[in-house]
Amino acid sequence: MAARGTHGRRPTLEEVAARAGVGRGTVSRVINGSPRVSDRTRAAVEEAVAELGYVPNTAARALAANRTDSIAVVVPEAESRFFSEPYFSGMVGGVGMALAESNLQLLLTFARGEREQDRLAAYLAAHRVDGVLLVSVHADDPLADRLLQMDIPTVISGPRSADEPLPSVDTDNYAGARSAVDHLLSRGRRSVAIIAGPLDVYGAQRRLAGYEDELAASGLSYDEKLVAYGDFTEEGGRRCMTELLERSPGLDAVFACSDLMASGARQVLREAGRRIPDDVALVGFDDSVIARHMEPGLTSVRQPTRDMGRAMTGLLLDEIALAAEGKRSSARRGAERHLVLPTELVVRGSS
Amino acid sequence: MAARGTHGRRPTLEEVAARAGVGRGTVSRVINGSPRVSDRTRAAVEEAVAELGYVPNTAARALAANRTDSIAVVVPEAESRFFSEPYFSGMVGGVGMALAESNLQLLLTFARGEREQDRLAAYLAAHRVDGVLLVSVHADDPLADRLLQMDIPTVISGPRSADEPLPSVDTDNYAGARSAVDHLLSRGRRSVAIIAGPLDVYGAQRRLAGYEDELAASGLSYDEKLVAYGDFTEEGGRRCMTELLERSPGLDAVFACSDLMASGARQVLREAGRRIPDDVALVGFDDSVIARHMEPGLTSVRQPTRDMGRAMTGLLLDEIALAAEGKRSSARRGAERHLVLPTELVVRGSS
DNA sequence: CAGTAGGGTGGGAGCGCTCCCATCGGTGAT
DNA sequence: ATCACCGATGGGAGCGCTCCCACCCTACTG
Repeated sequence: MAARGTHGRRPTLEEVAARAGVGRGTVSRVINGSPRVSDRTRAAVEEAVAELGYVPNTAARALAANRTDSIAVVVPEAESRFFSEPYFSGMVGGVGMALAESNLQLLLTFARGEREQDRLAAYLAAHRVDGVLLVSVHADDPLADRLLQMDIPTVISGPRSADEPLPSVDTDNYAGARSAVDHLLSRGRRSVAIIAGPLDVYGAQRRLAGYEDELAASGLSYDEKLVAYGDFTEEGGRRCMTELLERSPGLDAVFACSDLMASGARQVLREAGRRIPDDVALVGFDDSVIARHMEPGLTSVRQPTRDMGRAMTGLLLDEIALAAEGKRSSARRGAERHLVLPTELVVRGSS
Repeated sequence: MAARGTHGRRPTLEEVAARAGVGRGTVSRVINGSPRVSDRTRAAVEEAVAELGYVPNTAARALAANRTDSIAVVVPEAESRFFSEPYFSGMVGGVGMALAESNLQLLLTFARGEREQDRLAAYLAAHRVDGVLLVSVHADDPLADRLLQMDIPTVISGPRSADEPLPSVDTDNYAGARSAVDHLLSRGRRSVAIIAGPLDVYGAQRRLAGYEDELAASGLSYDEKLVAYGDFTEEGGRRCMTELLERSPGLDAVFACSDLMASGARQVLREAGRRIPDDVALVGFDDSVIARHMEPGLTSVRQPTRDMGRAMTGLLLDEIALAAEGKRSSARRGAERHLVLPTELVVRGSS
């Protein structure tokens, strides 16, 4: 438990006011950039602020103004996954970038497990942030609904379903998957397997749908022997690849819905004596560090994670402003509350 | 800019007190776990808290108590590096773990560039955290000294020099380097090159020292043609390896002071037609994702990053407690303020 | 020249909590 | 029975800020 801080007392508004020979209200106006202050007064105050090295006490401000000037990025995952996936890092980078222009602070929070989630919910309820960015959400995630219910401005990084009530930003998983499959087909592959993600993640559903539709568009029939369901982990990729080789030994291409799963698949393919890309072409999703360092380089679908982070931040700031005016965000038109950003196929040696 | 929050008003201490038929002070005591409350009263208060769904307002608490119950992890790096290195993820994981037992919140902050650092310093000065964990510090980092000067409890993740004034936690870079070199020598290598890190990082100095001493201990003389200085990046590793091959074409082993540099070195070795490990053995430092996915797997010196994070948190909590009592931390004995944790060599196919 | 806008300003009233002092019984000692 | 004492409790006094109302003075208007 923390105790009383003792780093030397800092000057208060009152002291600045005294020094500048004005009232508290005036100093507050200057600090907050109100236009209703004469230039002379403003200059005097600014000088006093500089001389005293005044920095507003945020706790006092938060208490009086009922806002915190900070937003939280909530990751309902263990940190390990968070750090191993470039998806998150790009996202957080984009958020940071977007925030740099405002004077909001970024708070990064993890919530692995139920107990942690409760703690976090209490924390958020304690009114410590103005808004929340929820990243990587599963369909049955209770936190999203709790936030919605508590009426805390929130944006999520991928809709949980087609009719997501919360504003969201997502990549075009469907088109990304189609481009990957199209690429494989255009390379002459005819038996394209997929290692799908867990279907309680909406984005995983969309990728699978893209795979199916692209095959259909090319006149190839959907063969469920070519479909395996992983969990986005390397181990899952290994398991799926083993299954697929057993069921469809004749496959000549694999589209793994995450780079980590692709990496697992690669190991199994190697052990089975299949050469990449000669015997089997491999494509991943995410374009992570792993993709670049794999042997051979892994062709992968890149998501514009930085832009996503930035877009989410923009939406959230809107939400917060709306909340301030007392309007519920549901008053807004749906379309502009759900952004979908394009993907890009990065071709490397594996296909 | 954020605006006034409007999520429905939450109950206050006063309301809980009224409901429980007691005074404000008593409720406060219960909330904060003071022993000076009778069991009957405590039960009544707890019931009222539950019924009203009371959650203390942290801003008010921070203002009144002059503490925030949160600490910041400050990373003076761009996020990209932060996320690509497992060093950080383990660290943050350890901190999170240590914090789970207390009721402190974790704040993650980046400060790339001077302007950001100023902003951050102001933020910290605004008294928004009880303490700071400074990760990855260069010798000339101004932030560390500023924190010291502002008298804000701080712990850093690697001393900047041998007489670091701030409490610190570090890995045994020296011993780690020695174990890497010892391993190479025991495998019969006789011409071991090193790709060192930037010498303004204390840890990089220690690794170089370990390399030199281990060679000396084995009766091998130090040959400066076998030493190149990188910057911990992949590109730097490439450059260094190129240099080394030019200067010492006969080398049969390379100790790279980071996995990323090892990866760069590997590329150059490949292009030069040297087989790993047959012609040249390669060892890295960090044991990152890259090490596991390299072809062949990279032998690497692992740091106990999780434990480091935990240890740093422990030291910081002590610091905060001391500050609360008004004592300066310098009053403590030096030894227990500088922890050094052991490394472990993970052997893979590259050596 | 009185009358009326305003822009500019000062400062009271909180925001919800912690701290601490005063108070109130009850207990054991004298 | 009297008194000192202690645990349990109530509530005043802020913490440093924002909000907002009242006020002042200058600059027009009619």
